[in-house]
Amino acid sequence: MRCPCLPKAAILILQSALTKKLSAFVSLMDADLDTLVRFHQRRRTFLPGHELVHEGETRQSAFVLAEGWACSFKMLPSGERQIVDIQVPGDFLGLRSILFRTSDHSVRAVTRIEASEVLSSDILNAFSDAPRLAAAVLWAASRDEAMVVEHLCNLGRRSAEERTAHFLLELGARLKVVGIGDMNGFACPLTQYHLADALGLSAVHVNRVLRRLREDNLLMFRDGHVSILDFERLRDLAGFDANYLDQDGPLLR
Amino acid sequence: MRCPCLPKAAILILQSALTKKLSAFVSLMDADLDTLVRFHQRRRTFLPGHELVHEGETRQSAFVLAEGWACSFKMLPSGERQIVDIQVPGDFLGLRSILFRTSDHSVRAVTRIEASEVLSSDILNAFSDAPRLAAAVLWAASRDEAMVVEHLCNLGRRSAEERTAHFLLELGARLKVVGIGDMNGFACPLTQYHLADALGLSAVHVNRVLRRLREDNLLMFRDGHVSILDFERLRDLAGFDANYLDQDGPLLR
DNA sequence: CGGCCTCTTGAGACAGTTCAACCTATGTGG
DNA sequence: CCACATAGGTTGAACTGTCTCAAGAGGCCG
Repeated sequence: MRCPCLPKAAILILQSALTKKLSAFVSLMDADLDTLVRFHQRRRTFLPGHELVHEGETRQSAFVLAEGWACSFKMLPSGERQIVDIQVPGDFLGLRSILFRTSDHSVRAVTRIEASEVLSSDILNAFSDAPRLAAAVLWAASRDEAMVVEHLCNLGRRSAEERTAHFLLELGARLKVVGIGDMNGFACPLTQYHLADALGLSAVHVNRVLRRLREDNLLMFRDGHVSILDFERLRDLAGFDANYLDQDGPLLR
Repeated sequence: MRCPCLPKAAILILQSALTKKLSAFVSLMDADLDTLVRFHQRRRTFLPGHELVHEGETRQSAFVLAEGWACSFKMLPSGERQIVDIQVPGDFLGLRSILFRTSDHSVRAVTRIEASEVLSSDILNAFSDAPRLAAAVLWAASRDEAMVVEHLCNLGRRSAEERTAHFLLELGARLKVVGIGDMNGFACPLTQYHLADALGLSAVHVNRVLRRLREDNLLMFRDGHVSILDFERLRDLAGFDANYLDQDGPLLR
């Protein structure tokens, strides 16, 4: 794919989840790939539960998630938590908070994760140095927002079963783009409490919903693994239309 | 503020809602203001109910709303509607869909509106011609996303009354920035059906909730006007913290 | 005048919550 | 190696917030 004189680390980055994901939008050129390599300096490891971005604090960094899962959430005055989205490899963490004085949400590691810190200057420089990459980053941000919008529809207008099915189908589709999991399922480190906070349900009810989906031979959520047993029926139940993920082949060639 | 030899139309734009809103983030320079004037060419009028952006269609334009109210929404397979956000003067319409092949949502005029069509090239050129303005546009986009995230929390974790109160307080805060309405209330062309579709409730229940808020002397929603009767108690009830609107004075001077 | 849209209220149904108990696996300190 | 604690998951029973269906009232417009 590229000249073999590149350092090994750079070669790895060319296979990174972020590269895979952005390639679903633009065909990246050499200048873009060089900039991507720069994005992956400052690599860090965080333990499960570590909070990378804090709601209400200023000057937060953004990260690119390379390995592991994270979740972004808000705490309400009542002490309840609303998970806004789950992040998987290739996703940005805290991208929106770069332009804000104070971050409007928190991000926490679900598993042990590896993430590269991205400075706002990295992103801003990309606009002049690697405009195609910059467009791809804006596309990724738009896609994140489209997912939040879809989650909004989930909470506002779908029943508990539809929601749960929709959420897991979306997760499966996102993981496939970065080469994790397939049509039959994926490894999933989330607990039923995570699902509850993402879906606006109680953990008890999530448990019952998962049981029903299992008994109907639609889907199994068990032992850290999601098995899609009947994709078509599940898709119809959830009203899942992957269009909003906008990932069917590069737009800019 | 500026040289008096500018055409009258340009002067008007300097007082436009968009300018007011962006000024809450950056102090705009001459180059920025010139670009803003360019944003306001191609002005159009639309009647109530007109759909400016269509979900699932390609090559959609974006608009800047100058007068009147609009709403962005998604239709679900079941035929139900989820309103994602309400747009008031100064807001962008369909900004996110510029980078997408197909728009992931629709936008419809609530009242008769005036809006200026903005081409994606206008925005992209701004990155080189008026970088401060470009930053302000990105800030506005981030703020829109922060609002969607807050709506998500609303639907996921707040009761019907908290939601309704929160939604109307947010609307009031946004309108104040662009010089419409004040602490005591604002003119509001939304129907209870709009509220229902925005809040994920049935119209019948919205009606009951509004009645209770009125009986508790908290808020009146009546005859196209919202009156805030007791801001403090309302804010406490809703758990409303305007931080996510990030609008307390210019950041970049 | 009739038709439509918005708002209002009541009664009954149901989806999802809360509380409480119990189970299993995993980890920890004595 | 046992005693205990903790985290995640499972199930039942009672409760409640919100929905659905139904009916009617007022305003506006062709």
